[in-house]
Amino acid sequence: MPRMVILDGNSLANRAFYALPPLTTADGRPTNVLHGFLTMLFKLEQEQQPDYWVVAFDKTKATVRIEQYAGYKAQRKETPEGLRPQFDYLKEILTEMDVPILELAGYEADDLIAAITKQAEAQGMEIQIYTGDKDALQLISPKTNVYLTKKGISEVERYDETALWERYQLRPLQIIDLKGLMGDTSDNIPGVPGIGEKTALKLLWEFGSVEDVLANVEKVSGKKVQGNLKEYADQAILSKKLATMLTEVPLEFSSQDFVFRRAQGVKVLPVLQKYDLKNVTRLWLERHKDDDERVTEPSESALGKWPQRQLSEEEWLAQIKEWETQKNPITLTCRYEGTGLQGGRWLEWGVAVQGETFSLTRAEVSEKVCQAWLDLMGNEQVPKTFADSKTVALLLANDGAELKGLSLDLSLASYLIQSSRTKFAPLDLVKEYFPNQEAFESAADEAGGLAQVAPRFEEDIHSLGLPSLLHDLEEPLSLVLAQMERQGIAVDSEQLIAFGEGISHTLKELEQDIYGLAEETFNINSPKQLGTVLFEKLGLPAAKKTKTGYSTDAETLEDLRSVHPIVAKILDYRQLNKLISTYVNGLLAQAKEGRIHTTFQQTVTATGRLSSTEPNLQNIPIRLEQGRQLRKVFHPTEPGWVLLSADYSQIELRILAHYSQDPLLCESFALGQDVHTRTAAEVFGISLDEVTPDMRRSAKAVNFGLVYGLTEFGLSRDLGIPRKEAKFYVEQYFKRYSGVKRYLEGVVTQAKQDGQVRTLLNRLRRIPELMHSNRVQRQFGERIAMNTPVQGTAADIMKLAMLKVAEGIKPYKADMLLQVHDELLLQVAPEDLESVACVLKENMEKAYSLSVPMTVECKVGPNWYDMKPFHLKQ
DNA sequence: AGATTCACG
DNA sequence: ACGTACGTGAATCTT
Repeated sequence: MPRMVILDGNSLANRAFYALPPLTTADGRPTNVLHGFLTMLFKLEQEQQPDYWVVAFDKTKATVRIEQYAGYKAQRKETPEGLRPQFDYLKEILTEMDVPILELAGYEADDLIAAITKQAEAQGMEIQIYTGDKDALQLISPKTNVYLTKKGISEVERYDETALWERYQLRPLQIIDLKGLMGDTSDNIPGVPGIGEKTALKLLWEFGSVEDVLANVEKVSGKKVQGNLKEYADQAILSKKLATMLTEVPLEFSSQDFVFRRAQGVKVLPVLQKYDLKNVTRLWLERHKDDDERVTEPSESALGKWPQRQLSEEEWLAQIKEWETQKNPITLTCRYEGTGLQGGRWLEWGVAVQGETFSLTRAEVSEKVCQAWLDLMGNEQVPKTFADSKTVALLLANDGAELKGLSLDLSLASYLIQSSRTKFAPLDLVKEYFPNQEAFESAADEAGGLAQVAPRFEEDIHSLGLPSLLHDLEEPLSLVLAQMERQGIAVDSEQLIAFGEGISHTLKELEQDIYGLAEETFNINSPKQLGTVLFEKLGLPAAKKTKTGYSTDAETLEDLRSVHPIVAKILDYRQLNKLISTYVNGLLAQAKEGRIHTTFQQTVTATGRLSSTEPNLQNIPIRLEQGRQLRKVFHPTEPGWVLLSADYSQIELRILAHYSQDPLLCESFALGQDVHTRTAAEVFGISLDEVTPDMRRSAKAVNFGLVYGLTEFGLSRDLGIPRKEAKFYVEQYFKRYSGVKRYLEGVVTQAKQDGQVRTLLNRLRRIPELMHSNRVQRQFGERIAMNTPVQGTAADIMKLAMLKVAEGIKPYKADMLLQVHDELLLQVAPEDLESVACVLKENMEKAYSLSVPMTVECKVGPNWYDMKPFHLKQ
């Protein structure tokens, strides 16, 4: 007898979701259902060897049953946030595996299962139903068995007529009567109040069915039960109707639709890898190790290789002209020489256009072809796709050429889709959609590969609502960043050396003093040796510990200052040593021809901020005077020009005000008040002029902490006050600023539902930590959820401002040099200072309109240290 | 490669 | 009873 296996997709997915720990992919997409379901599926396939099989899913938009009883499922819980997306993933995988899926608008899996069962029985099949839902027991017949999941998901219990009788002493159809009487909270079937499973069973054993019970209601023992049965007779009948699985589904299926087919192993691997399903992949490979790859149908998920054409000198010129006229999108990769980008030189271009690829090698073509090529790169009308447009822009700039017509940057696209990604080389980008792809042999192949994934990236960008963020913000910004990097900032190496020599001198003295006080020489830079000296030899009280031993960080040492004179020396040593090694030596090593060119990373941070490397010019000392002096070595590159800086005042708190619409916070900014003083007044319940500097300091720390996801611990540590006091501040704050509290709670709730948060410009960050079983991890996720929209929106706004400023200063003698998160640094010719400062301030303040005003403060000076406030004339 | 420390917003 | 403020990069020591 042919055997058909029917799986209740919804029920099993639900069981898997609750039975398994919250597993996720590396980027945080939930996958526990996939593991559970597929493991069970493999086991079942092996043990039962079905001839036919199918997985049924709900398509619940408008259920037939809703018309019958308005309350039906009305109270059913929303699908949990971690489960919902997994249905789509699961269907995607099942489709790849050639496992038939059945769903029908307006019907639940239950009803489809009942209908298929009936038809399969008529065709003389043996039927096995796999589900976690006891409702299905009503379908049991001599030909049909039901397999109910026991704890977990891959363990099942088989029910045939005999087993059902042994368990409940009921016949299959009486399951409907059972539900009619006892109801089902999960399906919101009401049943009869006061009747649970035990009473219902007793009644059915005695009378047989709901109708029989009601007909003989006077004979029912128990006053209360009898009363309820009388009162809720209609409800009992209705409940029975609701519990009945519909077999009347307007769908004819041929058994051919459900034939068991064994998908070829390799075809399924990419999708399993896409969801990081390591165990499932292992199981799959085990089962399919004998598959013959040679007979595998050409897989949709393998990257095709586009043919490469070799062009002669004349053909190149003609081809480039053709591309200029046709304006078809072209995809490019670039091989280049040189470390980094300063002076880097392109060697070869891989080109993919319309299903063909080309390779243009500098050494093999004439100067004329090169020039034609550079013109093509500068042709705004020809749309171009790159893996990394900033690098390309810099390489072209080194040839005196410009990059125009940038239509898609795949690294930026990939970053916006998945900000946690770390690798953006062309091969990594291709592997995103074709995990099996091997290294490309040529630049041409590489371009061909990129051209084939480009549409996939665009689809994902589109479906996540990111096209504008990508095309209108990040992509144009990459070209602005390229200009800034290329421009560089001037540093006076001799001044830097002199600065270092002064410090070195003090450092040597400190070193000797420390050795003297310790009565031995040791490596002060080694936390391990330092810990031994301080806490063992000198017997100082050890407060904190790290994973590996004593903690010797500044915070710990600060508390020991008064205990031993060596401590202060060590703190000084550390500070100066940092200046020497990271800044003096670090910057000297990077200075070329009097300039430093940082690299702005646009695809690194989780929040959308930029970062700066080799060297990092976003963390040049400023807080302590000694370090701040270092800023004197940063000058304009042009003689006579000045540095002009502009920084956003309280941008993150303003964004918090905008998001939360808290009346007090909004008012504070609308009135142009000092926000920390106002906060202090609110928290301490006093007037603005009664606020002491210490109160303001506390309020400032609260405001600071808010943006990070305020904790009592963090605040108490920051202010050096007891937890209790910190708790008081937090409570008082949220009492007064209840809108902020409501907003922050709302963000976390929403984030838990979506598994992600977004900024004002729609930038997305997934937060897998929110679903961790570990409480500490989860709370971390909650703080990320509170911080990211604020920090990320600030980053969005600054990026927007940079685009406008870059455009606005074009008529003037001015260059943008650096961005330090909420500050821009420019160099300007003195005659254009007033105009440029105006452009700068205006564009930053009006970059994006919030419900509170944005203010920007400008400073000007001959170097990055001596910056004085600059006020516009009007 | 990972941990520690410290510079910035 | 836990173990915490958010986001980075560089230098250094240790394994």
